[in-house]
Amino acid sequence: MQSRTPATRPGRPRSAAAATAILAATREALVDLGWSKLTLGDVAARAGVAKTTIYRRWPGKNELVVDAVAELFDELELPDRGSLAADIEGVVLQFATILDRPEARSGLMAVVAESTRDEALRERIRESIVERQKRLVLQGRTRAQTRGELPPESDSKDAARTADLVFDVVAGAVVHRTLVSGRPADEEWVRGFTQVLLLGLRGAAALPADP
Amino acid sequence: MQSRTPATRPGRPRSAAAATAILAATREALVDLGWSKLTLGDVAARAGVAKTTIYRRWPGKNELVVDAVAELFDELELPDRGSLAADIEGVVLQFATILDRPEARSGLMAVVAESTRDEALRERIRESIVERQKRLVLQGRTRAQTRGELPPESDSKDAARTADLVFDVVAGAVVHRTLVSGRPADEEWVRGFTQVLLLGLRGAAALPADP
DNA sequence: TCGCTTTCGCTACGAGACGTAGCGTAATGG
DNA sequence: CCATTACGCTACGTCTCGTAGCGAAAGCGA
Repeated sequence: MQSRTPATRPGRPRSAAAATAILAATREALVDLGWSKLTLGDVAARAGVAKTTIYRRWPGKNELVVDAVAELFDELELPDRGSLAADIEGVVLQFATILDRPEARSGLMAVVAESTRDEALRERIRESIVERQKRLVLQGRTRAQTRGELPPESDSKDAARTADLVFDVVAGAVVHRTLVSGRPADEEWVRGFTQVLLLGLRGAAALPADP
Repeated sequence: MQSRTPATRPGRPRSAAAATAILAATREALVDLGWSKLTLGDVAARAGVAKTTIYRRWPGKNELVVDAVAELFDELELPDRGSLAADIEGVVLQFATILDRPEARSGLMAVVAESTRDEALRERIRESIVERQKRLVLQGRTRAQTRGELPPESDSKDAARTADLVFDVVAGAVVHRTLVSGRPADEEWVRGFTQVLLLGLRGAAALPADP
């Protein structure tokens, strides 16, 4: 049951430097060319490796771009600004900043589009990007409960549903604002958005769970 | 100042049937192949036209797909279900139904991804899809104000901002739920989402506009 | 130190899509 | 009937794809 790298195996090990260079080169190519015009030959040239080296490690362009983009979102963190509203505003602004970078914009949307026809790719995205960042929602809620800003959840199943909803609303709204509407998710917008979201959550928590 | 089709011009007119066939064939190809593997040669063959005919009418694959997908969203309408909450739930469910169709899923996200590097394409998307459907938000608000469910807007600039916010939140959340999280935007989810959104909007309307 | 194994860089290849050009024909309006 | 434009068709050079095969390099264990 060891599918990945049986700890130690014979032969020449894969160069870790090559992986770093390839992912960096992929982001660079995304900036210069965008997803559709990005070719693995070009990435190989930028990274200073052979084209075959990339094909030995990644099945194709989609998976490579997912890994290259996923690293961008790892720098997200939940700041402690004293109140839930301020915390949310802080992390949303961080998210918006990342989406301002061209390698994130074109790369992220393109792989999501491709994942609609490729179940394995969608799983890869969920694992390495979506589920990974959902931690921010959970952290924020816990912290707000500690502060007394949100009531402790009564039903754990209901709590999970709410967390999923919050994540979809936050990520979806920011992405739509930035990439579709094409307007900046600046402080003013984020304030208004956070206000609506928070009032909605507090109001829903005060109501009885609908049967 | 007549850039498009000077009313009447000499020569053989473009076949309207060809345009219909090409757009239908494009959606068909999106279902079978997805965006990345869709080729204009294939579309031409399905539509029963020459490849050059497509190139004479559309600059490239991106613009063609935008037009093909835009038609899908024209069937959206705001149902009158008696209350703002029910109206919103109705139109969101319609939107989710459209996003269930594979030609909408892959096509829409792909062109949005491409538009991050092509300003003209983004404008085309905004015109033929986004702005066109924003009418639903405005209709819904007007109707709710007539019913007395929402206060009339005091500041028109503020009202426009709120409408934009609502559109980004609704469209973004549904798209994220459906395409990224990969879970259905079913009745249960839509109820929870609508509840949060409405409570948030009512609460924000009751507060004084922040200076 | 010597094999064994795997990775790496390089070259080359057929397959397929791209976007364009050129041609003869069809369909309009004046 | 003539000018003008759209259409179908064929052909073309160019590019990218993904793979195969080679010799060399870099680890590990005996």
